[in-house]
Amino acid sequence: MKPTIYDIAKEAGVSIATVSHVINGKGKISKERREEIRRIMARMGYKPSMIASALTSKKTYALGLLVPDISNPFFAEIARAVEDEGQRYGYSVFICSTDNNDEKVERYAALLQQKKVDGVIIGTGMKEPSALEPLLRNGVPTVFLAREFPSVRVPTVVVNDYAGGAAAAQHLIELGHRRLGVLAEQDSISSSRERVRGFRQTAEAAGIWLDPALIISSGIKEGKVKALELLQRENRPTAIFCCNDLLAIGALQAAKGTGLSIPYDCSIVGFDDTVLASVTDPPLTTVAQPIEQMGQTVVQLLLRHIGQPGEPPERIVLPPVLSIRQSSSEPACDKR
Amino acid sequence: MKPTIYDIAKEAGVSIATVSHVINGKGKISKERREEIRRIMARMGYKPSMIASALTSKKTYALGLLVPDISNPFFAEIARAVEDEGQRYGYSVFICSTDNNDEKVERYAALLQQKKVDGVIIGTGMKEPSALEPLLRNGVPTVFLAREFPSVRVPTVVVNDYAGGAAAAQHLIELGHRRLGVLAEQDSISSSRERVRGFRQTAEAAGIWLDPALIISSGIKEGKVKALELLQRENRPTAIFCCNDLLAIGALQAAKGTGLSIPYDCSIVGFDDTVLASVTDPPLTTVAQPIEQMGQTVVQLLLRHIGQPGEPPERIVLPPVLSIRQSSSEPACDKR
DNA sequence: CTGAAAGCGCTTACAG
DNA sequence: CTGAAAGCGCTTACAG
Repeated sequence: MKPTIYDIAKEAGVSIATVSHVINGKGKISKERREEIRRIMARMGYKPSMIASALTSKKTYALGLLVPDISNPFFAEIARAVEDEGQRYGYSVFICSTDNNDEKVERYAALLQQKKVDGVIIGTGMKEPSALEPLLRNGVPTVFLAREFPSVRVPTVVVNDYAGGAAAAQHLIELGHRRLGVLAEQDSISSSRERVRGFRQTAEAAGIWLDPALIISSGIKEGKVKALELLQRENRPTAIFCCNDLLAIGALQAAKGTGLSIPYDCSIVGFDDTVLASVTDPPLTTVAQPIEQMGQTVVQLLLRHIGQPGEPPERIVLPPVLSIRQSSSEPACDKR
Repeated sequence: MKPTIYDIAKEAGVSIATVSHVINGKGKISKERREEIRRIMARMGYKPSMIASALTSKKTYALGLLVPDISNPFFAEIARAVEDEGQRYGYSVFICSTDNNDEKVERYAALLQQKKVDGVIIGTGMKEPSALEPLLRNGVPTVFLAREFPSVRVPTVVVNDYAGGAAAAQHLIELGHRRLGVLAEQDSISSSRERVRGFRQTAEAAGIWLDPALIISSGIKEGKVKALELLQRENRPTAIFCCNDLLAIGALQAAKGTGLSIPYDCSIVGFDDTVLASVTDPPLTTVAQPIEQMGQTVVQLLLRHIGQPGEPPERIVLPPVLSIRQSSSEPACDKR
């Protein structure tokens, strides 16, 4: 059978406390004993059970990561960054795809609490933050990533979505666009609301009124259909700002489907700058989120929060950067 | 403090054994007692600690998923399927990105063993399967997904990579191509070897000799550079078969970079059919893997294996399907 | 520098 | 139908 700490202790002729001490580098053990015990552990292929140690020490070295969908490239890239940064500090991560569905959020929240994870990163939207109750009630250290619920006071890492939306508007306005459409995410998603707000205010500051009929919310699946609606308006927009790259791709496809040429007939700007943005036709102008930095920062923030739960929650804002490719140009230009 | 099973037992005036029984639906408990206890658990917000139960029952309800990179869309989609299917049976999944690096594989293998996961899915390549020793030596139920190591006898789910490579060759030959190039993955990846083998044998059966100079291995990062090498050969291929979509995209970009037009000047066929394939310019002809089915099947296989460890290892082969889009056409045709 | 002992929060024979 | 008790494999004061 697999050896336990008892087997090692017996083999070494010491108590399990001593073995535990050398495992954890605690207490004072004479150098010889320590190395002797190390050798025995290696020889017997002994690795301490993290389940047993978790039961006493209250540390599982596991984190939960809630995202809408791990197969969405943006969140897959976030997950990789979180995994790597967690790994640096000895933490593993459970993936939890919620589809932005409150029930799934709540189920995962309860599950992670039962699994006694050391902390949870919430990168998913939801209608009611009460879905997080199982976590918050039980004092599981929790941080938000790229999402905010002002009613919940937890540490947060966001990108400046407002500034991102503003940058998109600025770019389009400078190109000469005046009739602007928006393809937003569901209204329950705070980051999307902020992006639209930044876009709108910047447009209005430039004297451009956003026609409410040209602002449409859409789930990722219906992006193409919703974009089609926009493009078939009698007075269709000359540019569309999409709140994520997947929606922008839907718009790209809808445009091609109706025989429009991008950016000639309509400029399209996305958000996120996932791997997708560089492979589309044409490559997508998009507001880049600093994905790797977000993942690293949120893990560090969470670990700090685990270490000192009392502190007032930090809020870290990361800047987005407009990445200009070929899906945007002057309206009805002929630069093809 | 958070209630434990003792608090519930005390409140209900029963023993902890009885509470445990109602939690697990075991033993015979009178209906009234059971419901009384249920009510108390709900009222006190009690959820059993899975750490404590794991220590006795030996079931953690956690699985490990080793992939090269969770941010690679193919594996992200696999992960989602695995997560969902695991969830159906009460399992959570740890993500483990290995970069196909033996050291990382071994580190994760040891870690997952220490975390006492109930099973592990290996969807990553590696040079030496001995990197899996920490798992195999300790009898952690393990299955392979889309990878094979004949020397290791574990249950496996693969797609018929040979047939996939063959289908790609067939398609290109039927279009009239005679000078074929291949962009393969590292040689340590069995699935890639099989794809190339199927491609080559089908070509040879049609009397077409593959020039070894036109078969290049490439990591994902260098795909573009390696594709460029192919395209700059004096006698460049009229078609390139790429062993995954990411490589195909590299080839697409390399071709565009050198002023070639796809598929006019060169046809490109990928493998995987991730979300990427439908957004490229032109959309990618690619060999589709049944990703969702792969994820579901491998989880079921693993759970069966956990249930009856003694059985001889099953090997399940899923069929790929060629998905024809616009990156392939007759050589030097002018269908644009 | 080292060990005896209690305890983490459960499950599981076993006895009644 | 229900409970007393042992045990899972560790960590952690505490004593010496």
